[in-house]
Amino acid sequence: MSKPLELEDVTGAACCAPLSGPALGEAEAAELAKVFKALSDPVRLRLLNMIASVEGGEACVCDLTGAFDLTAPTISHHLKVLRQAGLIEGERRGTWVYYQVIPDKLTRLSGLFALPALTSA
Amino acid sequence: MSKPLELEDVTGAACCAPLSGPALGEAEAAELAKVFKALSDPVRLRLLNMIASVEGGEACVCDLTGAFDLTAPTISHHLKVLRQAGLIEGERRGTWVYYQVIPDKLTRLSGLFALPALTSA
DNA sequence: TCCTTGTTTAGATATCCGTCTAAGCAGGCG
DNA sequence: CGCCTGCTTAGACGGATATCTAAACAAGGA
Repeated sequence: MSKPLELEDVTGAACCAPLSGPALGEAEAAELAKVFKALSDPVRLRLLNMIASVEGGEACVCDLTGAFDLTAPTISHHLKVLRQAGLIEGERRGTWVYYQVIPDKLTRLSGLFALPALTSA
Repeated sequence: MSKPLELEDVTGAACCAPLSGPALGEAEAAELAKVFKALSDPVRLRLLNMIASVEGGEACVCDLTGAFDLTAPTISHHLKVLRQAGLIEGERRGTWVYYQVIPDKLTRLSGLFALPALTSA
């Protein structure tokens, strides 16, 4: 079957309540930690940036690979990590594979760091 | 006055432009990666959550320590990592040490994940 | 069928990280 | 003045995990 690049998203319910909100359970904290671990690498950060900023919302792996002094398998590995974190999604179209960010995920992460309006000093 | 817990903030200019914005340089990516590395541990995530959600904006280390099955030095270590990432700030007041988040930092992280109005058409 | 592109697996190496114990420093109190 | 508590620092150990190279596999197109 030509199912592209499916991969279990290790990121479940985490990343919804803001950090300044209710207490984070151990499980949720562990989930979130995985996402941040995926982001804790310069190459992956740049890959995500490239994918997110590409016009049309899609980036071809062939372009991404050229931007680094790394072998294709290594880039592929990093993309896989980002995929497992639920940050990006890949799709094969013909010969090439295209990646795009998962906006919902980014938006939720954004909300995670949101602070409530300062109630007092 | 009181000499709190100064520590070089390894986090410079990074974390301002959204991921979907202009290309991330290697240096910036490395900086950002450090911040996310600090966040890639469940204990630290929970510590940050506790500090951020405490009423009054300040959390006493003595309270934080009790919430985990870890020794005081270990907690202190994690707090140091968060401090180095520029996420929190500590201050000694009398016998105890109090920590608080650095709102500006969180806000910038929030902006990092912000997406522009969907440009794809 | 063969070639190109990209992913996956395997494995070896290296590195990093979290945790602990022990010791040091700061401040308050009897 | 000396002790006692609270937090941090220093150092080390064990374990886990990431990284790369190399080779095989999968999917399409000519």
